[in-house]
Amino acid sequence: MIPHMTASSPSASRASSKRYHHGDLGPALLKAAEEELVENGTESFSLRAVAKRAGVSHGAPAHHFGDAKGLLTALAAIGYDRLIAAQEVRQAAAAKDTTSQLIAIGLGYVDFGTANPALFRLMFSSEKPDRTDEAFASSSLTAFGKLVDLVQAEVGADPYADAAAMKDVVASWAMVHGLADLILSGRIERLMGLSQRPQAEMDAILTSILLRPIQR
Amino acid sequence: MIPHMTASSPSASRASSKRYHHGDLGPALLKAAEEELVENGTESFSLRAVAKRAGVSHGAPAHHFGDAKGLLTALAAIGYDRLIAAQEVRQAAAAKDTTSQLIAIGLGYVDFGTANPALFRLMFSSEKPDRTDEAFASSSLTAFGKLVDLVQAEVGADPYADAAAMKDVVASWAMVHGLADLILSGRIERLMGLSQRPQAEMDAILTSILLRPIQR
DNA sequence: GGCACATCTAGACAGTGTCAAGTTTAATGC
DNA sequence: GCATTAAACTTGACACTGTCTAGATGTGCC
Repeated sequence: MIPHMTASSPSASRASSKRYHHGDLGPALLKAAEEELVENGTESFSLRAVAKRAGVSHGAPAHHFGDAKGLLTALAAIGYDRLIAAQEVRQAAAAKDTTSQLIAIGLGYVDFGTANPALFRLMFSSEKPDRTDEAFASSSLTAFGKLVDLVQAEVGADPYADAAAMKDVVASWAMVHGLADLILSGRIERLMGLSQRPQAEMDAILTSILLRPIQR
Repeated sequence: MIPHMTASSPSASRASSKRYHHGDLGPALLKAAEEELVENGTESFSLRAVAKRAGVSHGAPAHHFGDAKGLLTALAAIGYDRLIAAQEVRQAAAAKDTTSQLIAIGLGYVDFGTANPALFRLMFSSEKPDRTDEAFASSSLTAFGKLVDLVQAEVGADPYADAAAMKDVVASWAMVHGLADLILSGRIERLMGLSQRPQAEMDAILTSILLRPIQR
């Protein structure tokens, strides 16, 4: 036992002080990368700026993520986890019937997009993340699986076996994705002024739109 | 009259030979830029590579488009014109009733996206084009106007005056945009195998999906 | 306590966009 | 027809980028 060491684990000691070994650089780089993404957007993203923000040399990130693609892939995977979390918040607050749950994951999808536009762009409109990466593929499949399962429950057929059910999946996915994309790019704001409406009213509008792909 | 000059206008003479003055550099740069975009994607786009492809020095583009943003803005504006043209092809081939025409511009939207994925990404998922540019704004508004007009004819109310009609516009737009985005990013291919189906069957599937936002 | 290894720094390299200054050609005025 | 002005294009420089290499530094294991 080392007397003067109290509660911190040895590997995560003093992440903020200026030591040669950062101690927790991986997560720190991810945090810095997201901040850079939020401030400068996906397109003028700079790996060196991320390193500078984290207080390390420009070569440091390579040791944890290989290259810029690796870092952005890891960040995109985190984005999917955050998307799923946003959907689960909505699901918990919604009624338990299938339709309400289906709408809930749609509202969660939009919530995530508007709260994390830079991450949304990175995940869905960028070719930088490596889609064959294990963590990325796993998290994105989990998110997609939620949609498939709920559509299956809603229409009573397995989308992978029933073409009509798969069409329902695609229609639902396209609608929520298109809606989120148009909203967070600001193209709907001037048409409907969503941002100045109370949350409940906005939810009602989005709900009525999200219902359309699955109405018969 | 100059004897040895035949049919070519003085300003567009010999665009392909190696003269100091290219003669038609603006359009040539746009063509080269699109080729680069198709081959390398929006993200690793290089202005110097475009100049090299067009056979001019790296500083030449600045004289015609100011900076990289200017060139990509002009290219995106051309993209909108091409989108409108694709929609008009579908409209001409479709029945003249409002619903058929509405579906036609949706199919044209998807046609354009799958035929020009790089341009689609540039126009809708990039922050590089300057959306306040006159040509860009004009062409994009024309495209949007087609949708608004057809929805107005379909539901019998002016979307700018009737909130329900505007919701129909947004729903239709989100659906077609999301559908095109998912298709051209390859995320629907493994679910439905659209590419191996005959055109008519694919059109039927897309039509049934595009109908949903406006069905009552 | 010494040794292997992971972590991080620092310099170099080719490539990028943009700016300023110079060169070549076309257009204009007389 | 000729000089002058304007436009088109080249060239070199600058700060910046991502990645590679070699070297420095600290950590943990035996």
